[in-house]
Amino acid sequence: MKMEAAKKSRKPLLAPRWPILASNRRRPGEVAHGRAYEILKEAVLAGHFRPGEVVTLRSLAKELSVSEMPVREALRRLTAEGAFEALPNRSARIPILTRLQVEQLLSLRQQLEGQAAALAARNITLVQIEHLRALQNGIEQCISRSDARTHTSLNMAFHFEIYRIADNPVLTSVIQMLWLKMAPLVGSIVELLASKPGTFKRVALEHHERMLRAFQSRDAAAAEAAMHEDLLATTKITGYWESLQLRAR
Amino acid sequence: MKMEAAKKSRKPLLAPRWPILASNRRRPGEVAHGRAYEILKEAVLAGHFRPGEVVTLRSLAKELSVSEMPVREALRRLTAEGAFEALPNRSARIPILTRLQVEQLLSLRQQLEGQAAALAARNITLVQIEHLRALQNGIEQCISRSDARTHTSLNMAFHFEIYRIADNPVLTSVIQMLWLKMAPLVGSIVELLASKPGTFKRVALEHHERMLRAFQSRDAAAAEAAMHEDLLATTKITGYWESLQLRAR
DNA sequence: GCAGGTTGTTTGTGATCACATGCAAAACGT
DNA sequence: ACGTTTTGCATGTGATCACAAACAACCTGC
Repeated sequence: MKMEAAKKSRKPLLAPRWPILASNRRRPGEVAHGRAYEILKEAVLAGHFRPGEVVTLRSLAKELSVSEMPVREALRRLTAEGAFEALPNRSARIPILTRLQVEQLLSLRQQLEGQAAALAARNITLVQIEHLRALQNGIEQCISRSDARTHTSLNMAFHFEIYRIADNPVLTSVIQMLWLKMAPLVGSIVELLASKPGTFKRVALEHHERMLRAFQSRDAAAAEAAMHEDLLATTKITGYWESLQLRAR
Repeated sequence: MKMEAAKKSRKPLLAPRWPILASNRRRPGEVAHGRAYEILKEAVLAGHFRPGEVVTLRSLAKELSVSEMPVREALRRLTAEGAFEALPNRSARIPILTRLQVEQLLSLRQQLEGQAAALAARNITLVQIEHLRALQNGIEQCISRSDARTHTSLNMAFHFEIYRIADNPVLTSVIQMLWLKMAPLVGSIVELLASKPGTFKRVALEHHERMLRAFQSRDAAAAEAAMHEDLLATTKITGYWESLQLRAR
């Protein structure tokens, strides 16, 4: 009942966490907890949360303009998928990944996303290649104007378009879970890409180009190899970021 | 306000779904939705639900002697992990797997559990081999007395002990999700094993023996191959079960 | 000064209720 | 009789509230 002005000690976010809260009204046939899930998942995958950041039901409910019940269910679901982790305190936070965990995650991703790329190479059609090419052009433009955030977003779209083409729902759902588990790193990667323009970006472009060529020639093995290389680049980036972290201490 | 006696039209379950509802009282530091999750997961993995069976919050809450709130959260979590699926009606049911889905699941399981076996072969200690040997002896006894249910349970314990030894939490969590997604088949497999004694059991034993020998000689490749064979046997069983299904029409 | 207890606040949890939706059986009109 | 409408029930959803656990700040007593 005392201090009222000093209570607003919210951390300054890297970016508006929920862009427009698109079309604030609930469309028919939609449920609030489903909306909360989508919005939170989007925010997590975009790296809008910092590793170790704890979220509370009441604050999220207030920010999303719903009661805490839908938030509770969305958070439970995202925790099951690895986007958050349950603390012994019973609250939820963004996981702080260890070096070992990141290595295990990337190793699995190489294996599974490589296979998805191989499957996609067998199924892909010309219009789908065109679509991927358009996304890749968008990524190049992001590099030109140093838009690390959109770059990351389009890169994700590029990858998931491939997994959609692979047409293996089981495989895709596992891959999606691995992306959610890696999400705590996204924010740092975006910052790194923004601060070191051109260092890592060209190699990522190169791997996507190799993948597109493999798709055009329906070469499953080459597509798999290109995907492996692309994720190896991610491994290098996270390794470099870790050395930055160490240097910062 | 009318019929009271005729309301109890509950289906006769294959077996008591929640064994003893072990120690009905809640231990300190435990939460109700966590307990509901564990109990439901156990029941699903044991095959106590039929494919396509829909569950309602109120009935589950009544059976578990809690309010529907913890059940809601447990169900949301299990749905995220693939043990249940969300219907457009917004209710939850046990998934009805298609042939294609089963093939994709088993293919992934071969890949991932094979890798887990290879990892375990590098880490395993003598006492852990002894532990696996004890589980295997238990499985043999189950075959002698035609106890298909315990056999299935011990088989799961055997496999998950290997994944624990592999010491790769990320890999293990993905594998656990795949087991949950395959759970709808477990009931049918148990019935099949019980009705056809000795047909498939010996081959499963054989693969476990091969795996144990590979562990003793720390042969990662051999362990991986044995795991592949073991899951290939599962593939054959489900294929045989499907032909039974078709014949029954 | 400092260990240990106390109090107040924050936050997750579980129960209950009002409401909307979906579904199915009954009622109705043709 | 048959297709359509209505009614009633079953069920998921979301909001609100009381409570307990966890945490932090404060206070007390040595």
